[in-house]
Amino acid sequence: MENVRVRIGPSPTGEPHVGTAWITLFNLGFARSHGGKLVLRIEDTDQERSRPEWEQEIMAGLRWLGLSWDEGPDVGGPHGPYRQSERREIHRAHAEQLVRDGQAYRCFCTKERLDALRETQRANKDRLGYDGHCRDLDPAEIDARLTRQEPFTIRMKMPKTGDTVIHDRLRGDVTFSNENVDDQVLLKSDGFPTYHLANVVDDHLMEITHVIRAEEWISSTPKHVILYQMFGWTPPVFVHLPLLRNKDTSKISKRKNPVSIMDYKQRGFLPEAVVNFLGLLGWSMPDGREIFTLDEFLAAFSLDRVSLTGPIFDLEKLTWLNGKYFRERLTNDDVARLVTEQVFNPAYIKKIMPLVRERIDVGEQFIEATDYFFKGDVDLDLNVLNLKNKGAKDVRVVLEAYTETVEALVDFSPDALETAARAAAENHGWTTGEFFMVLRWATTGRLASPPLFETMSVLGRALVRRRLRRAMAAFKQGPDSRRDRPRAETKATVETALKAMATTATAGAPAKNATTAPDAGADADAEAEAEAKVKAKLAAKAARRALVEALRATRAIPEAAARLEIPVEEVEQRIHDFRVRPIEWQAPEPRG
RNA sequence: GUCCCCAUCGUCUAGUUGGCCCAGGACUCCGGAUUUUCAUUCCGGCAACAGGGGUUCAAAUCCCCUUGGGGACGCCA
Repeated sequence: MENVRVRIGPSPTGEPHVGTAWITLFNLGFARSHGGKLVLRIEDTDQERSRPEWEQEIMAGLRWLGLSWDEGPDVGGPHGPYRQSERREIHRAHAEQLVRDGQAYRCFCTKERLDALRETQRANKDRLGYDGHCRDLDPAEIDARLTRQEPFTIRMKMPKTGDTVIHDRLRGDVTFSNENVDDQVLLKSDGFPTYHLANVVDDHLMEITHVIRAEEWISSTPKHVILYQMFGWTPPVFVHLPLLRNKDTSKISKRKNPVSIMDYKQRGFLPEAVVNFLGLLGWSMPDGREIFTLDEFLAAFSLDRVSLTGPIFDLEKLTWLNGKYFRERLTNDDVARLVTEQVFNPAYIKKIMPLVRERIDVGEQFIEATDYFFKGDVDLDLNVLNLKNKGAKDVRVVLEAYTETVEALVDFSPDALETAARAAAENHGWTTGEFFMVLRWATTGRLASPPLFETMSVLGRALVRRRLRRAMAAFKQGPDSRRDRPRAETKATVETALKAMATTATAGAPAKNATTAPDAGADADAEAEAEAKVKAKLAAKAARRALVEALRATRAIPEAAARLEIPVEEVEQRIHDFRVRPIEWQAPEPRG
């Protein structure tokens, strides 16, 4: 293969994402192994959400990992500009050209009409998609509406019959019936192109030979192929990699995983270890080696060794790998440097200092006062939160609402955080004092901290989000859905239960005091003790019920029955009789 | 709902032209050894070809169906 050119197109709408890094790594691997070039193209066609700061962050994140590109907005190159917002005229001209050629048309449908259309289609269980309302408008009407300056989009005119076949380097030919593909918007009413137009036009102009991207794009590839045909261009080779997954196997998301590269940096991961780990997802060395450098990866890379199953992004192995590097590849000085630069980062400490200076008397107290600034998770003790008249669900609902807002916050400033918090409290019937305490507890693990919103602002988006999500989980009463119950966790629960059952069986009778009675305190009066006992009993009961439910959902009960050579009913009975610890997702209802 | 993709231990994977695979490695977990403790390291163990049909002398590997998981269906990318 000659003159291989591949590209990555991150969208500057958020923190640098591990998925972006992963795709970049594979693109770079392909480019290097063919003596080709990697282009970095910023896909900032979403005016609402794109921010120049994110563009910088993304490039910084990729560079931190040691990933580099041959052409891009920062390094230049012969096919610029490399920022799609600066290529708007090119995209617009191409869209207009398709309109002139009768391959695309102006669509005056409003957002409201499209929403209503979708709703109806959903209600009638019809195929979703644009109905072609403006596809054959009378030219005179179009002119009239244009002179009236009605906003419009440009849509491509998909063929209504026939098939479109896409050739995927990894999956072979994939055939789509054109009737299932609707008329995609190419140019938005703000004059910016959509991904589909920009990506096809730019890939062609930048002479991209291979489009290596994630699986989520497969279903829009026929649109891209048709666009290439409309322009009379040769499409590139398509390579659809699998999608990285959360533990519950859904597409990886910031809601369920720490996905920000910078988060790993701040937590003291080694870029080499992170890259090594990414190279282990969906790919393997021909000789089975699991520890390798970026250069070794790039030299050995081949698409033929890509696995098509969506790998779960699991931190355990990454952590082990990082430790391996600490122990075997780094010197004391290396690790010392890493810790001082990434964990005790001077700039970060400088931001923390004004928050704690007046609260400490001696330098060493800094450690005690600020530990939560330096770890991923904090200890969340439900018992210290004294919530009056608020149940677990109330907490979850308000935290969920607040987290949604905060995640979308452009400006992660104390003021913005506070405004959002006041709004959330008011909307959900909380006093600010009560809600702010929950936030403080969730983000710092403490009931006392420096000014809350300044603290959160310094902690940063990734850490705050992570902790808010975790706090919500702590208030979860039993598995709400299968998605909320990771498989590994289920398996662990099952094993614990089986072991416990074995113990119970040998001991003859169920253990009597294995409950998790909250420590009532040695000198508590009888009434409080009785109350605590009842509460513990209820908690344990709920835990057992949930456990049986969890076990039923798996094949564990029949398996256990077979193994212990007893009837299924007996297994269930034994589980029922056994006093288990309330497990993680059944934190007892907070008091009140 | 429609279309598409995927399917080996809990997780990452080897297995790429069917036989050397009653399936190998790594993480996790459990045992043991070394270590004043802990961690490390070493040794051992648990654990998978989703199910059902075919094709074949022979299938984890090829085909079909079922099931399961995922994605797309946005004036987001």
